[in-house]
Amino acid sequence: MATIRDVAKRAGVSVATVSRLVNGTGKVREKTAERVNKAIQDLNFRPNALGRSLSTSQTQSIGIVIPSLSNPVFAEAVAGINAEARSRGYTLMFTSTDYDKEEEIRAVSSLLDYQVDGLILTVADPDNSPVLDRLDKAGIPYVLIYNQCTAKKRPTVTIDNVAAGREAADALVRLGHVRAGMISGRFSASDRAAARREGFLQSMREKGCPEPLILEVDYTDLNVQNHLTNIFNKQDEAPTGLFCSNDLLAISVIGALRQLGFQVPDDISVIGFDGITVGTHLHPTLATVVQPSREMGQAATRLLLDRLSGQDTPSTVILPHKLNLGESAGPVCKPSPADLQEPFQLAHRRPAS
Amino acid sequence: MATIRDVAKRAGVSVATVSRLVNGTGKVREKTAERVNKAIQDLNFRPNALGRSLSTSQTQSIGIVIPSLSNPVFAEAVAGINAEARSRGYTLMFTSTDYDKEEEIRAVSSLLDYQVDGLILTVADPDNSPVLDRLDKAGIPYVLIYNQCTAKKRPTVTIDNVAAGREAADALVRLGHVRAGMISGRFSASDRAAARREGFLQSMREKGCPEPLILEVDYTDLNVQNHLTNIFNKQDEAPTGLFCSNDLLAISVIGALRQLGFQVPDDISVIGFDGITVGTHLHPTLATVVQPSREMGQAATRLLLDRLSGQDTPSTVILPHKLNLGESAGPVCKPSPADLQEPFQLAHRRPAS
DNA sequence: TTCATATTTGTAACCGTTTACATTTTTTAG
DNA sequence: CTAAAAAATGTAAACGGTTACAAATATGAA
Repeated sequence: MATIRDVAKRAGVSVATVSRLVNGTGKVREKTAERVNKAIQDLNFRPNALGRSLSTSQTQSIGIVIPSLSNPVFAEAVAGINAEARSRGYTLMFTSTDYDKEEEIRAVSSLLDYQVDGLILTVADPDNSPVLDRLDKAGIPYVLIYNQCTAKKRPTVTIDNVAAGREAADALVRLGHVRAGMISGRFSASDRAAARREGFLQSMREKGCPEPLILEVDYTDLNVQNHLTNIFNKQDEAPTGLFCSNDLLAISVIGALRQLGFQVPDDISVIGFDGITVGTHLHPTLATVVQPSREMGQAATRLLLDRLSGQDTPSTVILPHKLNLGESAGPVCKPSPADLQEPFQLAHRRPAS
Repeated sequence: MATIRDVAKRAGVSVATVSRLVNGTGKVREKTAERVNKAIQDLNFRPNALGRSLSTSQTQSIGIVIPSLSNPVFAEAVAGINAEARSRGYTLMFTSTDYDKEEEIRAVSSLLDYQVDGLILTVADPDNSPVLDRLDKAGIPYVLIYNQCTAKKRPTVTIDNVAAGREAADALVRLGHVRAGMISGRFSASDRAAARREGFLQSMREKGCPEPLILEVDYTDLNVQNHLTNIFNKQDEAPTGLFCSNDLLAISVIGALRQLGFQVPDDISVIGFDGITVGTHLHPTLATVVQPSREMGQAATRLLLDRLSGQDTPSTVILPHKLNLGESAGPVCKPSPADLQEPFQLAHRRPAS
């Protein structure tokens, strides 16, 4: 690879001149510019970003830390980040943590070693995060995405998860599901899930509904089925509507319910969260709270890059969400008198397949 | 941020000693090591990767160039790359190109500016790619993923797309769909789709089936519907089975068919390609050719990193695929005599909803 | 103790840029 | 044509590491 010195030598000028020409900083005479440009062409010179960064202490790169790419929500956000960053001349360093807190630390450390100019991240617990504390202390600009801080004030792009949780509850109740439940991944690994629960519970309680059952499942174990079996054993307390903390989970739950012989939405309604694209292709289509993931990625990038360029920016951006009442949520089905006679027996139902 | 010189000064040693200790190259006396380690702790020193890379001309980073993260296939592959790279101490620089050839060039150039040690990419046309030619000429190690070169020999991790295309055909014919068609994104933007068509056509012809209809749609326009309308207008030549070049497309097609009043698989069978997770959650579940995307990402990374560490590695890795006969493909439904009387009229059918 | 040898440490150049400042060249005015 | 001002270019020191080689120190044997 040709270096700036090679170019300088070939053009018969100093490296300073080449640098000035390449970066458009300082003027160089038409005549010289031609010679230098020729040399650049001939040698196929492209400035080494490492050298440049070392000198300017700017890398024009940003680090991304998210839990997983297997969840389309995050993939879509990264797509948005990529689009925006690219259009502004920034490059992306990427890591996913698999929802592992230790890995969060390692990831950020590594990205900092590479001197990224800033970070966009989704962490497990933003209110209590050594990683973020460290970034604050070191003065490294960052923007959270999806996260929702309550205690500390941290730059974030998100939606109003509490309000969204309320709306999910409202929707269920409006359809007659006063007896509703929520199924979620570990709240300790997802502040946003916790916020959604918060809103969900608030609204259910305000409406005087029976205390909703809350089920926390490990994100890795996909056998939601056992849990569901337990829930639907106590038949008169069993919920008729379920709010799931994310779409992937909702899809699993619907599958599990089907296995257990329940029809969605005829027997049980399910509302998810995220608005991943496939939801609209499912059958029944997935009722869900839609987050504008791609836009969130873009907004976070804009926020970060604006901040990097010295502008002072809003610390928090709340983007609008939207309840999308797909077919997986329907009106509660009044049990016929006959059904009431003979109490529901799970064991008698044949699994769908 | 503390530099190695700060540490050296504080520990009363030279930078060389610190460097040797940090990297475990060369020995340093127990006594000194303690002092230096103390200084490192006190100053919270972490070596600046830029300086190191500039000096060693190794960045311990690899560049990724893929068409899009919105397609779970690629997202999953990147997840695999991330896992493997992380475990080997490499960092990822990421770009997606939105299926744009110009963008491919820009992306690779940018990554090379950052001196990535190697690249993993999926390009539009690997047999005829200026980008890859350039990498070859410059001697930059890279591994293709998903791509399938026919003309040139290039390091690749993929599946046998031709064989897979054949199997799709075989499966359709076995179900009685002698009249079958293939729907694909632009072949010019997807060598792998072309390979799948190749196999598909081969097998159909060998079996003496009527020449399958091949439909190429723009990836961006999602109104597959118009195209399908046209196809199913000529009713006696209309296919009873459709092979789609990828799952996302298959899902669109199924949706469009439903809009047009067709039942899948009762009226028409659909087979996709990729094996994205959601396919198994659809209803009917998606028949598809499953690629081990995550493993492909891992394998590509292993290949690349092994090559970087000087081992000589196989140039091409073909991973096993698997035909997953989901519910969207079923036996062909013989038209009843009554149906034959009255020719099929698209206009008379009511859209499902 | 002394010298040869082995071990540990230090010095300084280098990786590829940028940039303050010095120097040279060109332009302009008188 | 000359001097001053303006414009263009060059020199050299950073940036933060690594590493060949030189120098110093420790070790061991005689």
